[in-house]
Amino acid sequence: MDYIFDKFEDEIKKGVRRVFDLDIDIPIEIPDEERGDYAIPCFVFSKLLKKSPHEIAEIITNNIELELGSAQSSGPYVNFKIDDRELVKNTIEKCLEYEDSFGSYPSKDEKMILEHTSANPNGPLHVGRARNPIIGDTLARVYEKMGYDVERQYFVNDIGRQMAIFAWGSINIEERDLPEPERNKIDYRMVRYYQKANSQLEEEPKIEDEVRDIIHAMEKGDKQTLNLFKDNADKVLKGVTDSLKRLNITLDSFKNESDFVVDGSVDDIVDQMDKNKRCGKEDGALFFEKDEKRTFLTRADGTNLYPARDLAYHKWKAERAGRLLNILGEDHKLHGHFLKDALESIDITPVPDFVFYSFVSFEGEEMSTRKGKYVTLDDLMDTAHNKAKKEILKRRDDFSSDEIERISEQVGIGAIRFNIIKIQPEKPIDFRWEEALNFRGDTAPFIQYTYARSCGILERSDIDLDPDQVDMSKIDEPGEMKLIKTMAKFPHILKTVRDNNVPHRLAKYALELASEFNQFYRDHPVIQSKNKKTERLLLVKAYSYVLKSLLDTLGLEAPESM
RNA sequence: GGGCGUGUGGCCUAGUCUGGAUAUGGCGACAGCCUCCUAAGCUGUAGAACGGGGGUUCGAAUCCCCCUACGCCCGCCA
Repeated sequence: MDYIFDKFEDEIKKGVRRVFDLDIDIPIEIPDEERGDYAIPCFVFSKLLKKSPHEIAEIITNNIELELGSAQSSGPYVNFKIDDRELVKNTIEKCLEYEDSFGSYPSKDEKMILEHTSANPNGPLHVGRARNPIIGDTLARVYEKMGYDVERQYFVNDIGRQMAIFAWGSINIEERDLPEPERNKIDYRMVRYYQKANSQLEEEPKIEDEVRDIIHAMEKGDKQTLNLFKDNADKVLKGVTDSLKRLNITLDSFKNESDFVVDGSVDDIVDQMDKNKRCGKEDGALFFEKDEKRTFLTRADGTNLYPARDLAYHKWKAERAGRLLNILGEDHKLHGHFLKDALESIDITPVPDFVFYSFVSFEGEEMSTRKGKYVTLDDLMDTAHNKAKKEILKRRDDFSSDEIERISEQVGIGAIRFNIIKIQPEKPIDFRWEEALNFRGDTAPFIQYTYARSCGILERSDIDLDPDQVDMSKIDEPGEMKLIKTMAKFPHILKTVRDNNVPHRLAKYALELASEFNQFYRDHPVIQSKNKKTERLLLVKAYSYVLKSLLDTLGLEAPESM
């Protein structure tokens, strides 16, 4: 709690409560910047105290005791302004203390399992599916900054009908009967079996019987069948994780759905649910009921269904972490609610929180692995890389070819991550190439470019900065103060993102932070400054720490030149 | 039919949970800024009363009701 805005907000709330000796939530908001840093509208006090909002604003202004700033009434509002000197001092100090982990909070010593991606492992990731890992990974980084011990986990749906069709294909189809893979990558080679199996299934319905035999064998726990499923899943997953790694996303662990069948924990949870008063049976099939909505856990023949297996998985997770978060497509909303209700009904805590996101369409149509209609993540990454390279070559001729490749990758990949994360999850995205590859305006390259600019200044400076020798009281111009203030807001933004699971807010803030620097850059010479060179250099150094920390949190690389 | 979500300038988008002081930013358009730390930048102009209607309130993009368009869901699939 030692970031300046944390302290100031706390001081204002306590101060107002003390003025009126009230124990209520103080409404505090962030006004337009000319008015101040915080504002309290006094309308709510009006009824309680039987005074006009104007009067109350006056009383607060005249009686509140503040160390970090000042109060000024403005009609029915009290506006609070943080003290410039405190702001500069604290912010610069914190930047130098935390460096590029500015914004971090101390470890909470709490374990969290964040489940993301968990896509059926039957083919390469396409752009639609990529929204999940990008949201998941960004939130994982935010929670880590906030002090959680985060485990990023992929729940591998390695059993079920789709995987059975996949298995049938890998048994019955010869490689020589398949088209060339679109890429020499294992997930692309494997998806051909899945796609061909699906199209053969449509033409020859009798294959259905063979698929059913495979499903039965799987459900009976047949080792050989399960191993085949798992083997197919593992191969595809190898390709998928390679793609994700390129997006700067790594998973910490994988948990196979089949494990819960094999080790008997699904049976255990079914037994437990059987005794639950919210559960009932229909023709021998067990169901959970809430609000007249039934979710079946087993079939009439006693074999278990996905909800039961997911329940076993969540019980397993709950035993291992104090906080759970799942990133799921909006089609899983109902299932998410079922999970929560069912877990609560048997007193399993913690129950997971969810982020549901809308689908990404491609030119207005849904992407489908089965039908082969999609833009793969790999294709998008390659195209982004090439586009970035073209942009670099347009303006720089002093980079080595290695540097060009490295920066093209950093910029291209960043553009993809950012363009997806900047949109509120519940909003649908219609994927368009020009938009995905746009490098100007509200984009990652804009933010990265800003970082490179700040690095450029630091690199050119010839003096050794000794913070103790720098007179920070010289940092006082509006453009300088605005920059500092925006920097100081970062910890607050992280809190908001964590409290509401709204990763797009982080992206919006990043744009603001970058834009602020570019304005500063235009108006305030640093190296050529006559009397403020060291002070501004220190400011730029502090700034670059904040931006670096923010880029890290967004999973974006921070090129020092581009 | 029911449930959930979304609808903000030509296009994309923030703000909606916790109602407040002139509705955020970008793309595109138009007009400007590189003898000066990277113009992937910056400045300015035009452009929206926030899907429609009603209500609550001193005050509504934000809360409530109705309607409408679109998406998702409503399997002994996963």
